[in-house]
Amino acid sequence: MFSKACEYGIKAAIYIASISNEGKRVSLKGISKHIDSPEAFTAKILQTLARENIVNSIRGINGGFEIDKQKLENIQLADIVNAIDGDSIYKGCGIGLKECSEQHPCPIHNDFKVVRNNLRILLETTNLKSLAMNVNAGAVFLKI
Amino acid sequence: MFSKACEYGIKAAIYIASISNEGKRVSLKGISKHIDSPEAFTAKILQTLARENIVNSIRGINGGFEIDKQKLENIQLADIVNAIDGDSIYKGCGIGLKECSEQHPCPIHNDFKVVRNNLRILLETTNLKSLAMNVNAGAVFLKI
DNA sequence: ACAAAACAGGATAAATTTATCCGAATAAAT
DNA sequence: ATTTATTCGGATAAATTTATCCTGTTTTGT
Repeated sequence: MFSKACEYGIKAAIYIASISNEGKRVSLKGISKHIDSPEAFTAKILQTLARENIVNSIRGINGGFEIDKQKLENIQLADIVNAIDGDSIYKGCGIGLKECSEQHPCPIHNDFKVVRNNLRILLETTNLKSLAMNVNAGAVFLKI
Repeated sequence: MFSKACEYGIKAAIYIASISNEGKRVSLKGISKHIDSPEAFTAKILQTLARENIVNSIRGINGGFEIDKQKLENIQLADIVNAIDGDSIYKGCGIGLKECSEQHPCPIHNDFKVVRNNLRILLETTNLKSLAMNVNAGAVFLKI
């Protein structure tokens, strides 16, 4: 479904959001430990998210990553997926046709568009704040 | 979503089904030309599908691939996806947790399970016969 | 028998994704 | 100022996926 990079990216973003929600920030080391991901690889992904202005990165001692608290509600999962994997998962053809539309549908176009649309709506309407709050509440988990 | 191998596999199976539906069989060359896929790579995928008894492969002159006409209705997309990519796409956790359940949910578990289930149902209830018939009727397309 | 057409399968190569390493830049603490 | 903790980013390596090649085997037609 999502690439490994995207899975790490989603988990990292949610974790950063949950920490930012508490007014703190967290280092790369803290993130990769908490979400159980390879540190250097996670660093690359966070760089991407930073470049896309989804997370803020702060260098130096007591540095780390954080997300503006006011932005939390306005960052959707789709923003993260888009930054890392692009939008083909929830917009492209299920079997990889370049042109797949009502006028020129692939064999699974009609059934698949429903699934794709559910996924699109899920990604576009789920914001980091709600996810972070569930993590803060201990209702959901980021590893194992 | 699906691997390239799986996309080719689905397209190939549907095409073989559409030819089998007309009482004929088709060669690897014919398949890869028709679905626009690399020949040798497609051969590997068809070997997998043959090993899984989804398609029959016939060697020698006039050989090729075919699917028993009576089986067409009983082969679901899920069988093909399973043979090539496994079932993690429509059964696994969205962000790759090994344990993701009602008792130990990942942050997107609840929303995601709906999407995953839609996909599962789509794959498990769509059979090759109906797809092949749409191809035969010229209503849907396998390339471009 | 022989030639031709076709799949099987092992070896290999290319491309992409995943992962690691390291020196440089940055910023705070001492 | 110096040390320390931290991210940045380029280089490289490992693993996986995608793709190709080639030899062998099977089957049919002549």
